[in-house]
Amino acid sequence: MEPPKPSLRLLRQLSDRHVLGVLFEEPALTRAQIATRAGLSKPTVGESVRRLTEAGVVRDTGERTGGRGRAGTILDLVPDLGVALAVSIAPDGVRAEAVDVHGRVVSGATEGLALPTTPDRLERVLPEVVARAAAAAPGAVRVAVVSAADPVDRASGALVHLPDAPFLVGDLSPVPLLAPLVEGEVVVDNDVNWAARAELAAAGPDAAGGGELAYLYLDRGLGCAVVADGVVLRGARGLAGEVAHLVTTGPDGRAGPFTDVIGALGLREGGSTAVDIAAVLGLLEAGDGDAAAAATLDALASAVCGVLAALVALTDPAAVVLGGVWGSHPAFLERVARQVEAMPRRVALRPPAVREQPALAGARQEALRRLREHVVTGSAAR
Amino acid sequence: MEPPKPSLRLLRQLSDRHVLGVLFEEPALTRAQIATRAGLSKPTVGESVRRLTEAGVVRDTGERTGGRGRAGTILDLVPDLGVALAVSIAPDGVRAEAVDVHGRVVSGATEGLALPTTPDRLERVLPEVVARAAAAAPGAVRVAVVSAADPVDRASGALVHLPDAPFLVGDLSPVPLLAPLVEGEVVVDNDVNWAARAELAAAGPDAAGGGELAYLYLDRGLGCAVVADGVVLRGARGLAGEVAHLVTTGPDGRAGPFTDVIGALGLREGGSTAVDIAAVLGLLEAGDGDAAAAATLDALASAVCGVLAALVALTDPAAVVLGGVWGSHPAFLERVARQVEAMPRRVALRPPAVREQPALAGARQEALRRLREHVVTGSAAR
DNA sequence: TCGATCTCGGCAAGAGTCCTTACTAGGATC
DNA sequence: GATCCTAGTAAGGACTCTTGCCGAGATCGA
Repeated sequence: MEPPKPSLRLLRQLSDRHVLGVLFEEPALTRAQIATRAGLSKPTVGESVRRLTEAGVVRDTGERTGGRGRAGTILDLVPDLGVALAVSIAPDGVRAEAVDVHGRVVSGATEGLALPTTPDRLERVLPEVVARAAAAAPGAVRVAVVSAADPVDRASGALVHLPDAPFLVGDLSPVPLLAPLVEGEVVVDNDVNWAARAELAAAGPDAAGGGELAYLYLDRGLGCAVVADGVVLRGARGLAGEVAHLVTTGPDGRAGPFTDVIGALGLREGGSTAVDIAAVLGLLEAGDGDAAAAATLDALASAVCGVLAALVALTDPAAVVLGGVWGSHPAFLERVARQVEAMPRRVALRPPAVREQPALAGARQEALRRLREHVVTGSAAR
Repeated sequence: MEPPKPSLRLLRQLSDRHVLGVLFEEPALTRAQIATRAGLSKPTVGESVRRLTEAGVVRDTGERTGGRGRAGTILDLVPDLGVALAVSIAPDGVRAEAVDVHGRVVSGATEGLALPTTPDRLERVLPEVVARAAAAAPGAVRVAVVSAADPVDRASGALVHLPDAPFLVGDLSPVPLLAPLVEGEVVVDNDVNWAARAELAAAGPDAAGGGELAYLYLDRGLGCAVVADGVVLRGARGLAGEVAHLVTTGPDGRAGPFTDVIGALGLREGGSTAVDIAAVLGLLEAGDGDAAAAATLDALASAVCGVLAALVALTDPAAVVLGGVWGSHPAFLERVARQVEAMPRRVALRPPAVREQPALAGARQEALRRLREHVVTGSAAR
């Protein structure tokens, strides 16, 4: 919050920052093009380019512009500025991707996992997959951004097991496992939080409702992300959005924790606390033709409505995105929407806009942002 | 989010900002003292002071320092930089205070209101009280920060009536009423949100748990504020924290909206949706000696626990502050704390640190912040 | 074919800012 | 009255941004 001290170094850094920012967006430009795009004068850009070239960040491609007028020298960023890794850890598999400063995915590696996953198997697979993606990428790995399908401790990045909640990925601490493979920081967050960030970016920077969004993820696990002013709420320990124990409406109108209600409806995987997706999808297939199925679905929907009531009451989102296999199922979404109509405070529901690996997409964004930040601070250091 | 363009004006502004910042904190200093406190060189401060004196913001007091060595000329801010108003609108009365750039309360005005308050009476009283405080203050009113004991629409600043919730202050739109009396902006927010900001400031900038806090206000009205990363959640419409319809545990373990549960316990003011404070306090007086009272209190506490469960699940605060007449009552707090022990996810509870007009205190802080920002941007404009 | 035009990159000048160093002025202390 | 100490200012150096100008090279049009 402290304003920076006035100094000439500050101006220099700002110039370099602008020039790099333009080159991130468009990989090959002349000095004059950079000047107009950045809104700076030509000499300023020329000086900045000289500094950045000396620092080994920018180079002369050797190419020249055609067209009228004097040929411009085309500049670009040196190709070995490094990459950032986006890693997704889900119970069914691990995927790692490397992005370069322009946001291009330059390598990737995947490894499927047989269910149930054991922690020690993951501890072997995770570094192996990440190492594969890193090896295939051109340049050093500056940062890694990890998405995990379990609650994440904000301070340590370790996965946390909450009582009565399924521990899908299991006892794992990605930070120490990946730190040897990464030059800089290893950032870990929950998959739903990443998905919400991807959703937010997909909505555009100035979408209606601003940055006020909630993302309720209903799959084998239950999760939720709250976006306020464009930022995902993390909470003191990083456990914001872990809705398993939220008190909601159960069968027969009795109050109980969300996870217990799902258990009481007989929708848990045998003996575990995970949601039995197959059972829920089965009910949705049966639909209104089967009275018992419809009743169970209504009970499930009203439990979800209790969660929505809490979301609306506490965070007042412009819209709630219903994600996850059964959460985003049209028949279920419609069922919930009907019940929302009867709630004293309604809220808009919609399915997710990002459907392909939303958590990985969110992690990729953040990886890119951090990689660029790394390059900027690294080259504008002194 | 865009970084500012590098320019010499930027440096100038930064210098002036630092100098003013120091003078806000300590009202009378010499150039040399400013230089050491701001971390700038003496000539830089000298130049900045020259500019600011020319702009009519800083002046030579005429006083000189004693002690050894050359006498220093003591500078201060000119006294007519204006004031900011902090206004509190509660059902029992309106209070307005003016603060100057140093954070001193320089004038105030109060007007009690007989219950029940009628909107048209408030529409007369509010501008009158504000005008009185403004008249008694030295200098023009730059901004006004208003606290209202009802939900506030984020876009318009108007008070909003939610179904089944008491409308304590009533249909009122402070912005158009006060705009004629104020040069700049009129900012309105809910009283609980202001109280939470005051609480946050009282905890110190780097308190344990960072800026993760929740403030549950239990009084005639029910309110809640969620602080994430030091910022109060407002929500899309500004209705974040309006917990009346949050689904919680009711009598006999049935699920229902918080406000309905209180109604079912017979704790509403006759015919209205407001909480009957006297009744609740009566129960708390009776205490454990009276079995029926104890049972009702336990039911009330478990309803509050449902709200806490939602708070913890969705926002994961480091601690929850229980405020309001009955919320902060030690006997009630202890009762809730006992039940929290049995919850799957516990949370620390504590009474508010700011007890004297917390909402007004929060509004005062913000009024000061905005006044200073106004002075800084105004004088460093060109 | 040849000149006009256009564009890019670089240079020079001018203005402005910060910092360091050094100096002056004025009072208190001895 | 000499000495010391401190505040404020002046001078010089180092830099940066901006404006304006010029030359180089290529295209376009007559």
